[in-house]
Parts: sequence; C-alpha cells; structure tokens
Amino acid sequence: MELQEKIDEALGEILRGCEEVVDKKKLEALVQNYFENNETYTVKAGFDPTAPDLHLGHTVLLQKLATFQKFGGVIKFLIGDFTAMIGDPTGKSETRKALTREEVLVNSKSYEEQVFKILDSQKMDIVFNSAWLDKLGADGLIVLTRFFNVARMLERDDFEKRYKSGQSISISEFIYPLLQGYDSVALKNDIEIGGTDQKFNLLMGRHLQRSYNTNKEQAVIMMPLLVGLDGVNKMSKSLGNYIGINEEPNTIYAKVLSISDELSWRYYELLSEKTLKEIAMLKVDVTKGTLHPKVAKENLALEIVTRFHNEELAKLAKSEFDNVFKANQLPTDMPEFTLCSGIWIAQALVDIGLEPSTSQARRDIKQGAIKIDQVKLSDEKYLLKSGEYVLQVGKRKFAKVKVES
RNA sequence: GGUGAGUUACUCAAGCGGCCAACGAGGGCAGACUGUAAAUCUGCUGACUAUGUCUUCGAAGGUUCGAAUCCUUCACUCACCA
Repeated sequence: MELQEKIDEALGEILRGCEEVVDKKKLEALVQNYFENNETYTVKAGFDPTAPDLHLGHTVLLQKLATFQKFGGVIKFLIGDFTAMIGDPTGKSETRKALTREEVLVNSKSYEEQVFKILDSQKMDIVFNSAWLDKLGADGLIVLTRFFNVARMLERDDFEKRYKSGQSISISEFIYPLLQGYDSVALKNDIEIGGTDQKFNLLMGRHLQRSYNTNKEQAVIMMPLLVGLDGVNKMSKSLGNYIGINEEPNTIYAKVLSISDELSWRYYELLSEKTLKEIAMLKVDVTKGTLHPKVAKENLALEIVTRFHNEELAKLAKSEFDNVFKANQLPTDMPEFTLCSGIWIAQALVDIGLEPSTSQARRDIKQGAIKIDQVKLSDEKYLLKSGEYVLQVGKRKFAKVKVES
C-alpha cells in the first residue's frame, strides 16, 4: 500500500465518530510525520480520580485513544487529582470532597486494571496533575489567571446561563478550566481528547499553550457523549443508566438488549469495531426487513461482551438470556439463601434483598408479580414451609431459597 | 448591611387550620401486549404481619381538641436595593 493511502486510512479511523475536531491540519501533520519519520506525539485525556468504575461511556474515549496508539500517539492518561478538589463546573456537578493521596492511588490502580482492557500499557503514561499544579504556587496561579478574562469566561454556555439568571458562580469554578488548560502546557501536549461537554475546557488548553509561548498548540478532538440505557441522559453511574465494563457477561448482555432499537444504532457507531460501511449495511437490512432488529442488537451485545470478557462467555450469556426470557426457564445461576420455616413471604423477600420493604412486597403480590416455583402467588399472608423454592419478583429478579424447619 | 419571596416525598410542583401519607406531572416498579425494544393500555409508588398504627411537608419551640397550613426563633436559597 502506498504511504499516503496508509495515512489516509489511519486518519479515517481516527476521525470516525468524532463530533468535532479543532485544527484538523495539525492532526493530519502529526499523523503524517509519524508515518514518514516515525516520530510520536502525545495525546492527552483527563479522568476524574473519584470515578474508577469505568462504563461504556468512558470507553468511547478509550477506544479512540487506542486508535491513536496504533498510529504513533503516546497517551497521557491524566488523572485530575488536583483539579478534583475544585470540581468541574461543567454541567450540574456540585463541589466534591477532597480525596486523600491514598485514595487517589487506589483509584488510579483500579483505573489501570480496567483501562488495560482497551489500551496498550506500553504506549501510555499515567500522570497526575498534582505533580505540576502543587508546585504552581500563588504567584504561578496569578500569572495563569492573567491569561484569560472574565468576559470570555462568561461566554461559556453554562456560566452564561447561570450569570444571566443570577445564580452563583464561584471564582474557583473560573479557575478550573484554567488549571485543566495548564495541564496541556505542562505536558507539552499535542492532541487532547474529551467529550463535547468539555469543549470550552479543551480549547483552553490551546489558548494557554499559545499564551505561554510553548510553540505547541494542541489539536482537540471531541467525542459525543454516550446516551445511557434510558435513552435520554448521558451514561453515568449516578443515574444508574450505565453498563460497567467489569460487570458480569450476563448483565452486560441483558443491559445491551434492553436499550431501544434506535439507541442501538448510536451504540453501534460509537462502540462497535465494525466499519461505518458495515453498520450502514446492517441498517439497510433492518429497514428492508431482511434482518430482525433484535438480531442486530444481539450481535452488538455479543460484540461488547466479547470485548470485556471473551467470545465463549458472550455466547453463554446469549443462551442464558434466551433460556430465561424466551423459553421462560429459570436462570442457571441464582443467589441462594437459607431461611427458617414459617417465615412470611413478604419478609422473606425483603431478607434476601429481592424487595426493599414488606409494603412493596405486598403491593407486588397484589399485582401478581411474585412467583414461587414459577407459580403466581396471590395470598399476601403466605408463609413459607420447609423445602426448596425459587422465588421470583417481576421478570428479572430470582433467588433460590432453602427453608429449614 | 437593608427589604421582600421562598424551603413540601426520587425530581418538578399543588395544598395555606380538620375531608392530608398530602392534587398533578415526570421518573420508577409491576401487569397486559411484545422482541425483557419502542409505542400503547392498566395498577401501584412513606413504613409497619396493616380496613388499623407509626413517622414524614427546611430545623427547633409555641398556639390549638386538631398544624404541611397560624405564631416565634434559627438555618439555607433566591430577588431587589446598598
């Protein structure tokens, strides 16, 4: 293959799924330089030290970093331990509690374990921004704040809104983007990747690199935010609409299948390793009716489970799922509990964690949501006799109980 | 610092002395229909072995037979003025 062709192909992969790119020329030059002279460049992405549980939303970014690793990018995996003390004002987040050094280290270890499922550990550095921000000092901070003015800071959407409606904006929130931008200065960074919600902060890096006369001006790539399982909000742990990469194969599989058909295409674009062309063809097949939308979604689920576990477990997850929900069989793996004979069914359900309260349990019994050995229970006051049973709440909560006399 | 408005369940938001465990909407849970999809329809949505009891309407006191509703103090939020 011609060199130029290789370069074009690499750029195609790099740009895939990006929402917006700033300074595309710079990006192209870096990649070209890598192919021609084998010179690497740095790619920075920032992560919050408080959230070491990665979910698919994070992997959109990580997969993009992995792509860069293939084409000369050396990843600066930045853990914002210093900036976490302030809390990113982007969106609606509140002030966060400061973490101790130990907590940060523990979290970063956990990051490593998870991140290496996607990234090549040989081509990346994990860095902490406290390394240079601790040393910045008050005088350094004053210098930093000179490089930006309030009027421009207020141009940022969320600041503007809050300012106009008279809500409070603390000075520290103004400093946050500056510090994040300073990270790029300190790292002499070439490219930064972040979510679209980070646009302002990402561009700040460019601005400050220019201000500090670093002779560098990072290119910026913005990735769209992955919508969560509810199909409305961005995927986040606090909203509970996430798929964690450390979750069980069965759980991941089931969660992927529970998203809406429409949303599954978005997931295809951002998470699948299929080419855009292949995905477009799948879409056509579904529209024509030659491919059932559920099958398309099943394939996506299989692909995702395979990435974080393996193909065998993915297939098992599928057959398990089909068994339970298509054929109405019981799951092969259920939590098991031992109870005493004569226990009230509602109490039993609470004790084993299938219901939050006996009140809720009663309501569910009334509505026919509780099953014992797959038989609907209608008696609210039912007492369990000794023996072994499978208790079920709704369609997806199961438990095996052994009742002893 | 002054003046005024507000603080209600997961969220928004009614209620302004008894009919209030608190209208309505969203969310959530469950049932029907399905592909555990979407859409739609229905029910539920403080706790308690329960036609009753207990704890909730920013916090603490008070008035009253009776308070989310009235009074006092405190805390917080917002608006206008300085």
